[in-house]
Amino acid sequence: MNGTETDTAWAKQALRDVTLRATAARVAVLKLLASKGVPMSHSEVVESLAEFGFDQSTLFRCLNEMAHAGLLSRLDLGDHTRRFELKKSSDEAEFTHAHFMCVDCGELQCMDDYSLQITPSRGPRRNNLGTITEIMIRGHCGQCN
Amino acid sequence: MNGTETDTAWAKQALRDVTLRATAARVAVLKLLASKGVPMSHSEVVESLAEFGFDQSTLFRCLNEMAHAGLLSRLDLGDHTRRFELKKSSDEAEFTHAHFMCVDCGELQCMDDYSLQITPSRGPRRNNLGTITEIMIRGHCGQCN
DNA sequence: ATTATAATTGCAACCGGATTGCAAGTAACT
DNA sequence: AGTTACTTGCAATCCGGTTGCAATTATAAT
Repeated sequence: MNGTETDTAWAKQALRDVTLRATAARVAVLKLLASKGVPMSHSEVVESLAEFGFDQSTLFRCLNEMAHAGLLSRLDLGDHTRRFELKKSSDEAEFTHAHFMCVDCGELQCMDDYSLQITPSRGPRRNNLGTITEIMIRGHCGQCN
Repeated sequence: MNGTETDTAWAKQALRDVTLRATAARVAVLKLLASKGVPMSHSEVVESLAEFGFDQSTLFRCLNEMAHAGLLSRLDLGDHTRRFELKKSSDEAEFTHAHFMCVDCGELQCMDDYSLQITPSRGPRRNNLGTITEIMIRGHCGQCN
């Protein structure tokens, strides 16, 4: 939140903590995602970091590597575009919060401030649900009616 | 379920009911989706109807037109592939049931037998949620652990 | 500080799903 | 049967995602 210096140091350390080399591209991605609160798509990241001239494939690989390493989470929100967000260091849990996307305007919203309950109702349960990694809710947002 | 004749007649009528011309491609798509119970992707439809030689763009447009006309529903289940399923004439409701997709094996499951509750928790609510059209839950299914 | 080495990058190309312009073909009304 | 607006087929394009490979570079060892 303060100087770029500190942010950079933090990013480098975060990378080394998961045995990834602290390269310029990865540091930049990490700082970018840390500064924005919202999940970003590959192309949004490419555009946001255009000034540095990283290749799109580099950023693509960075995003996936960092997600695989547990630094980011990969979201498939149902609009055919994968998004990445900084994973809160606190939780190792698979699932944190649901996301809401407006099918009209495309606006994306983290539903931190809602709680979800999933309960089996009557009838024979078919398959065990296993572990949940992501909950995606789509609909028309308040603005779009 | 019985003769092709009857199915064809039904399909043609269903199309005319929503003021779409009853063309060979549309009839074939409608009969296909009616025969299968599962949502199908564009490419699956193309492949299933390969014997008739419809162009992929034709089928693409048919699917979207029929979805737009209310005959089919379009699903974005988070695997970057749009699927279409015959809409049950009964429900006009926006949202019916959630879907669960295993991120490992890709298996798709309709969660008819679960109930969901979404409740705002503490803190200032940001945007109004509006109406929900689709709830998608992803994770590891029982089999895949 | 220099070197060795394995990880990473940039480039260029490719893939599949989605989408479109346009000329030729056809369903449906008269 | 004739007219006309709607559909189709074709070819091309767009975009997100993905890869092989040679050049580059972060890190560990010297």
